[in-house]
Amino acid sequence: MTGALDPDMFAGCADVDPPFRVGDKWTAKVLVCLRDGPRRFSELGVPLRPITPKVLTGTLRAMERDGFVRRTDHGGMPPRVEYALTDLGRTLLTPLAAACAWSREHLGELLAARDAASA
Amino acid sequence: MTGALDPDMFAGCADVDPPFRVGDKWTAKVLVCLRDGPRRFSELGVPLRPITPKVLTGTLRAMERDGFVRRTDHGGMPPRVEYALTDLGRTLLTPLAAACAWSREHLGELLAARDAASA
DNA sequence: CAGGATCCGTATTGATACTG
DNA sequence: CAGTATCAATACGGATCCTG
Repeated sequence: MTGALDPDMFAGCADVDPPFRVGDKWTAKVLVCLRDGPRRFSELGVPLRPITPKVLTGTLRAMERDGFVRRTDHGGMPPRVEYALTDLGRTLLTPLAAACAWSREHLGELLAARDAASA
Repeated sequence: MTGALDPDMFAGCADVDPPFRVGDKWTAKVLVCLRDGPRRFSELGVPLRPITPKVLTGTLRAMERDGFVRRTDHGGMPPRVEYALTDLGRTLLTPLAAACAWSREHLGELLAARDAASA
């Protein structure tokens, strides 16, 4: 099972430019917020608070560029823009779930280790 | 299966301070390098090149603080220090493998999406 | 060998104010 | 509503030199 880990697996991956943004502060959270269907710009702002509009825009633009999200501008006034996961974006939910499972199982150990280290 | 994703799963997780360092530039790679057993400081420097000693030290210190790595100083001259994964660190290999699997399967799609976006 | 010290450039994130 | 513009703070990563 550790055999699934290729020592060279990062070779062509970590140095992609511009870099992946799944490890940044907000991308994974946006992914989760869009899991159950399209959301409007301001609908994303609520669960992601205190994110600022500028940062949310930047995050969504990067996700759009990478093909994780599709932006739909319905025009009109007031403006109405919806964001939805693409099929590719949806595939990211699987590794994300693995990370979340780890967190649920081991976060306490990590916190305990930190506590011991600070003593 | 998407039911495994809890909307609040990031609630107490992403705002831990100091932050998790698995998403930084080097931690995941160090994890892989230590997968097959203990390695010395300079042994890590080779596969991780062009990492600098300072950055490698910082990465290892953070991993040690979080309980992912155990540092063993064998003393003597010349110095000899070994780093090994702890049981907790080893558990991280599982979600990491999921991320690697995603990369192997979908990296091409991501690159294609970027290519289309830049056109 | 295994680092520590110092200096530095850049990317990321954020606060605030403003616009079509 | 859905952003953009501007400015500021900081954290991360890196280069270079030094030491027990």
